Amino acid sequence: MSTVGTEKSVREGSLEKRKAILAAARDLFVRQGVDRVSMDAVAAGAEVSKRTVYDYFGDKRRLFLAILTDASQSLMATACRALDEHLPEGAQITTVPQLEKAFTALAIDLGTSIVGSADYAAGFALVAQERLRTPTTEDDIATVVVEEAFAKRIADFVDAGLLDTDNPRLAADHFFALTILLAYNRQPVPANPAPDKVRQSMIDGAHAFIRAYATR
Amino acid sequence: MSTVGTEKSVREGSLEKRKAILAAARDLFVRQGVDRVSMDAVAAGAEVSKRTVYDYFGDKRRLFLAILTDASQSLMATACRALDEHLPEGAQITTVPQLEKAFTALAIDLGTSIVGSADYAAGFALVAQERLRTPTTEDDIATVVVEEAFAKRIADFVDAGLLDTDNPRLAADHFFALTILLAYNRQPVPANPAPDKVRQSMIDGAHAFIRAYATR
DNA sequence: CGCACACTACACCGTGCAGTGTAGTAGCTG
DNA sequence: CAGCTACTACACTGCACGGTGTAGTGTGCG
Repeated sequence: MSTVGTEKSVREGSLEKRKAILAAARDLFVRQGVDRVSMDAVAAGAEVSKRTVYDYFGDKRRLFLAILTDASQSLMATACRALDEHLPEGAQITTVPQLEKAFTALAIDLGTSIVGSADYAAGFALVAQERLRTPTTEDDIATVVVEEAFAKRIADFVDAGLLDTDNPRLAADHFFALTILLAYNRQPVPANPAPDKVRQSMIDGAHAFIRAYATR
Repeated sequence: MSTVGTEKSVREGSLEKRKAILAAARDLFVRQGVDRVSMDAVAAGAEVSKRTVYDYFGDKRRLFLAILTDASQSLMATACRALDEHLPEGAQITTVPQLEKAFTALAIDLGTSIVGSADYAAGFALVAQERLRTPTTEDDIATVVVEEAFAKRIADFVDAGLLDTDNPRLAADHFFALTILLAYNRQPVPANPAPDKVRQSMIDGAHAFIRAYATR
């Protein structure tokens, strides 16, 4: 029912099931919290025997960590793609309105990715959940890399005379705060999407950012 | 050792213990997550017998809710006080620099309140934890009221020609996002305070807000 | 004194769950 | 066919924890 093989029938095992387990566990963990989800529930959700879950991941903790790195990578990929798509290296952007347009598009892209896919929200929510609990907090999601890259672009626009700041990293933080962070804070659960509201949040946030940081 | 009676010895019971239990439970819940804290641990933390905890609150869930409303009220009070202190009704504020100064002071006040007291962070963290799990989500912290009040002040400044927006509520959201939300997101656990960093975050956030929303 | 009250210490129950061990099955390969 | 791999179904252990019941202790009060 679930495992519609993209490959015909060669090897629907292993990777396929691994993915299913990760997805099921991620959804359950995000929705109910790690502690309240039993491994039986995970197994049931993935339509897999509990024993298989343990054979694959060995441990609830390790399953959780696998989800975390999975979500982290997925998030990174999405964010980097969006960055390259909307703010490519070869900058044809020469005016502030063009810049606002690009930033808005970027924000909307990221925002809808959050709402649409559970991966990002999962990363956020799970890290938030676990950041409190695990003393070993170097499993943190690598938002930093993306933010650094984004800060780099901002620095470029500063050099180009479109933006005005002596602290691009801070500007990047403010952009994320005004868009994704705010939207996420308004609606952490990716259940009721309300994509229009998210979209509007992104437009507003990008606009505020431009007003704050554009040269005048 | 702990119960140093502010009143000499009249009645150190009841309310005193209730407070102790709430405080201990709040700290533990925030730091480790509700599910991972046993009622025995709460009792031990409050230096009280487990039975007393149950006699007072009846239930883990109800104890949790008590903490939530407690933190919510405390937060509300703090925020309203800060609002009235830094942006009083009788507005002697007539220039944008004055406004920035007031907003910065407000942000710093709120920010340090977050870091200093566990109540606010508790509210944030616990709501975040539970928002995912409980389907009955009307135990939400009443940030709304504060934000409405703040939006009202912003609207006044718009009328006074100092700020420029047709959506004060959104502006209020952006202010919170740039200051508290960002700071909180950078450091959710109120363990390592780093008050200087928080202070700087607040200054930067308020500055960005003014740049975005001040008339020009 | 006895009574009530607030509280503690402690034993106790039931349950849910992480994690394991094992027997059995289906499919592939030689 | 045997043998291997991947997996399932299921039974089972041990433990932690929520919640309760109770006997005992100290304190104030009539």
